[in-house]
Amino acid sequence: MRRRLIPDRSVGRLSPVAATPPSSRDKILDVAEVLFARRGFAGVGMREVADAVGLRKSTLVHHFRSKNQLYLEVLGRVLLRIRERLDPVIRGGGDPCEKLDRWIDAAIDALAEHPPTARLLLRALFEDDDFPDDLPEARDCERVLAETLQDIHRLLKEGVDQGVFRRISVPHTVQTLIGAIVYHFASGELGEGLLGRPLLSAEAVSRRKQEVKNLVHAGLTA
Amino acid sequence: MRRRLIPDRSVGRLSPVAATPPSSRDKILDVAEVLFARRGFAGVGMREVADAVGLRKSTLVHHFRSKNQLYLEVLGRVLLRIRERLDPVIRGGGDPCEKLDRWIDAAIDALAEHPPTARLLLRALFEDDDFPDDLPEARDCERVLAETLQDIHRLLKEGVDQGVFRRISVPHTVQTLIGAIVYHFASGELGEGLLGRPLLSAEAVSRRKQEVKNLVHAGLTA
DNA sequence: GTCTATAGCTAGATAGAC
DNA sequence: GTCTATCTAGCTATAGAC
Repeated sequence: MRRRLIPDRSVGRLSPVAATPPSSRDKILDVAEVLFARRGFAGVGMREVADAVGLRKSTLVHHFRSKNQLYLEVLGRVLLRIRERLDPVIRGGGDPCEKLDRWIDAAIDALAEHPPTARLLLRALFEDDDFPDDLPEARDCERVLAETLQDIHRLLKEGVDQGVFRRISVPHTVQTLIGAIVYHFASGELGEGLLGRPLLSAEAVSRRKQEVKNLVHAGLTA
Repeated sequence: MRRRLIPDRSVGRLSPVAATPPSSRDKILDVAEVLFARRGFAGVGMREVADAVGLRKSTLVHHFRSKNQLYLEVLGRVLLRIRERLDPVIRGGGDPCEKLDRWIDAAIDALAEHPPTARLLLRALFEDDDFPDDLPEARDCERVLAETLQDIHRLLKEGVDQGVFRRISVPHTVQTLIGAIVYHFASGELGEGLLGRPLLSAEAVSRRKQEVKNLVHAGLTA
């Protein structure tokens, strides 16, 4: 798959964009991502995905061995996109307080960039109970997720150890960050009703960043 | 349905407990609540519910006109349980800061009391996109939810107006509270992995209350 | 790589006996 | 109130032509 880097104005960063028209495989993944986010794994049929892409069910199976695998590839792609956003922050410099601010910005950007992301993530979290772990794709998803969580855990721990943050419980704070960030962008109509505007409008996204950073700053710094 | 009030030691409050053995209807609701929380509306079949209760599919339909209605009654019961917990706090006295603390305690108690609650709530939030609104039960659910949200919105607004809280965005703070409280108890294995212990153990629940209250106090008070 | 056709199963809902 | 039996429609997955 040949790609070239061109500036993506909409998110203000270098983003990989297909030089060739998107393959059927990519189209399927895009469509499935939206549908799985909307109705969850069990709520979406291969038929529905196929219709939305403009293909037949059996063509989907040719690209993905099973519905299970399609779902896991969709999820894996989403997790990787998020980690790509967070990685520069984690590897970058700065004191824990600045890094946490940038981490919050990057995490919110990652969710705001693709509307289905937040719901897909939370749904995936609830689905894990009864999901077959034996597929290699499932292990990949778990690995990427675990690493991403470890990164923010370490960042917070450094802040506490250095005395920049109060002696909060690091795991609980990770949970609060996930809740405050992911839940917000997954809240759909409910959140829009509260805010009185689309969750993904530029102002709402930037306001969310400010609110979360303000709360965390005031709440964590010693 | 005759009930009497007896002390319920497990949660330390007066709780309605059936004087007569639970009806089939109640058993169905209890079982369906657990299953819908675990796998969502689309992921659970009437057959599965029936098997778990020890009845046949058509018997379920005799009690609830359709799967749709069963789901909405499960959800409505959960929403009412939560409001029953929060109502005394909202109607009680105290300055906004104390009331918010008690609201957080009560909300966490409500979720910790019945393990499926948090997941059921978040799943319901995601399901609302494509759910038939025409059933009267759906309107009931929306009403109870809207009122509950209005209550906490009003409480925060009073705090801001009285200068007890900083000039935060009230809707964003409501979102953060929901995220920090509901997401945490819905996070299942992921959250338990982070915390290193069951989410619903007495210490974990009480620790969660403290962490959320600390963060909110430090983050909101002027 | 895309298609038709079909197997084998399960879903929700209905009819009607007891 | 609970059951058996059945309907129609949907599902995932497979086989094999082009």
